[in-house]
Amino acid sequence: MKIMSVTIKDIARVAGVSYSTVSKALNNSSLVKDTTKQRIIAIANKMHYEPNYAAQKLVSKQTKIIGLIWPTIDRVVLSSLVTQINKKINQTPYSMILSVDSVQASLDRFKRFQVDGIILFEESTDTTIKHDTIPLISYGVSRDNQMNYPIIDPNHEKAMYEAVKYLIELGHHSIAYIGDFSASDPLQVTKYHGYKKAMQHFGLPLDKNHQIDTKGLDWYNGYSAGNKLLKNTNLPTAIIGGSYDISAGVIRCIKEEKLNIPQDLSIISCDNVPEMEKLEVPLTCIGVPIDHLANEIVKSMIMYIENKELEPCVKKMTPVLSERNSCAKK
Amino acid sequence: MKIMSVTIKDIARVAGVSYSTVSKALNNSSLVKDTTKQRIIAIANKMHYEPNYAAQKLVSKQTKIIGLIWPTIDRVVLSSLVTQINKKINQTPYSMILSVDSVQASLDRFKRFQVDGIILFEESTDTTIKHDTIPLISYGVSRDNQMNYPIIDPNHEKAMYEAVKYLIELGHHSIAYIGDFSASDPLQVTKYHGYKKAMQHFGLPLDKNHQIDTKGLDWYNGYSAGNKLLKNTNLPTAIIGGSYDISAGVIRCIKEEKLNIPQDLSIISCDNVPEMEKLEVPLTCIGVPIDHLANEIVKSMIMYIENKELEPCVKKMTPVLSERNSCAKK
DNA sequence: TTGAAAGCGTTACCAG
DNA sequence: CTGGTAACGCTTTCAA
Repeated sequence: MKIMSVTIKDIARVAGVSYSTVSKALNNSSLVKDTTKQRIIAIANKMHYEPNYAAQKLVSKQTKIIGLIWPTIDRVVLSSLVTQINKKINQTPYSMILSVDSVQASLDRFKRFQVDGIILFEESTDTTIKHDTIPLISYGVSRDNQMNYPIIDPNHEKAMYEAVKYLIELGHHSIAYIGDFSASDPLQVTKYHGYKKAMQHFGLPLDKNHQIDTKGLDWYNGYSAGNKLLKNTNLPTAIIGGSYDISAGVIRCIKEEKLNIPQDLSIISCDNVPEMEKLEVPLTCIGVPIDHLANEIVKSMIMYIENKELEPCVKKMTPVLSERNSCAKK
Repeated sequence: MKIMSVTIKDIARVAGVSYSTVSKALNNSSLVKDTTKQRIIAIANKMHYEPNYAAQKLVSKQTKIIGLIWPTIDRVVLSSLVTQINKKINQTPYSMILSVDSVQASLDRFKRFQVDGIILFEESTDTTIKHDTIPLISYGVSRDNQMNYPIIDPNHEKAMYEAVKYLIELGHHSIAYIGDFSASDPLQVTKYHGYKKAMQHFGLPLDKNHQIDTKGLDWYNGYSAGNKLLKNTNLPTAIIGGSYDISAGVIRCIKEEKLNIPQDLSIISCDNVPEMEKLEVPLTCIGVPIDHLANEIVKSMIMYIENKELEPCVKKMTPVLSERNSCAKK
């Protein structure tokens, strides 16, 4: 029970022309007389012709599709970025598909599909990515060793520097960090690293009790870690939250301790997403705005695709501080 | 500067055989001597060969790819389902790609890719879907009018019935519902509808003050709505939470009111996801377990693809009650 | 057990 | 302007 669909040959037969003429007519080529063109198009419509994309792709080598590899969709933080990237891509002649598998499996699949370009959300540095042929750019942390594709880096180290600087300018000297220290996610590692580096840079002491490992990125992880921090006899005057969800949890436990934000305790969060505004306490945050990120990623991707000259480079983005009402002068 | 990828001809050249032999070897045909087969496969691996889907499709009419349409990835609840479905599909000869666009745009894209089948997460009933040729099944609510493809229905109405029944058996008579009433999402509407229907069925009064519209599906929506409910002079003895995040927010505000779960107030949540266990208070919940859902969806999809005989039907799934410690006898 | 060749539905080139 | 024909990368006969 195979249903054969209409091909250009069928149309050619009906129209009484060669199938190459049909092809040209359907592609609106100027090499076909206008009257025959119209006639052929009319016939094609009447026969409900639909081009076979497999065949088209086979010869034209272009799919106008960009593949995005997103190994763990559970990381909610990124879904907002994915949505933005998709929007941007749709403003171009390209469109996007997603693969939620392991990096290598996704890479293989996209290669078979012959997508025109690949965007990779890199969530671990363990695996060496062997990409050939297809233009690939990665969103993540630059690693200085073997780097054979361009990287868009949200520059969390710089963000942490700015956060610490901002708090110091407000008069804070005791600044805590609550975030995920787990070594597997390079983005999280960089935040923690950046915090410590900034503190040292400004000559502030690194108090072990003021560095809390959430061991996860969920709301509740932030909440628990916050409780641990507030048990200290010597409280910090400001807290840096490692991510949106973590900060949300921290807010909660601060309020439970009957402390006021920002009068008793200032808090600033990593990641610059609009949702920060809608939290229980609207949060000052530091990070590259999602749409800057999406813009840069899509722009680079398409440039890379269209003139394959883009050489492996690291584009470090510029974090922006979005002030709300969660930090006060000390 | 076009970089061609490896084809069977390249492999043939290296292996010193004809390319038709390579094709057979790679498809594990019995028409090739085992030793040459192994040799060819080894070479193919070394050369990082990946078959070209377009070419395969052109001749064999199959891509072994299933497309999943997921219009709004922000709905976190579903990401867990997507992950499960992906896992299941990977246990078959098929694999999965995702499109996060509007239904129609996604449909077009998948058609272009000639995927073998399409799974649709339907999040609104406004648009009429015109699908042709490609097998399509939908996850969502059955609508009785024009239905031209199979639907997997999580049966929230039944779930609500079971929830109410369960609470009544524990001795509750004053049961509140906190959920999203917004008419745009059919899944949410069904929950609310099912609650009301069940209450009436068991002859329980429907108190307007015990039906709170969260106007959203986020944690904070649940939190606010919970506060509104607890302002009542006449408190319910049990609450049904409309979704995972909503229930999480409700828990929070119950605790802030210094009420104990389940001694002072019982709570049960819609949606049966493993994460319920890890909440501040592990939650009893009612719903079709995620992996039942994933199993059914993938099974039906593949059956549909392989013998196109599956007629438009609605498969209503069976909700399961997962008991934890959030409901007590009254 | 292997190879040659036809064909899948297009596009693109070159003659006419 | 139009038609013929060679690709594209693969599977599948049919011969050898």
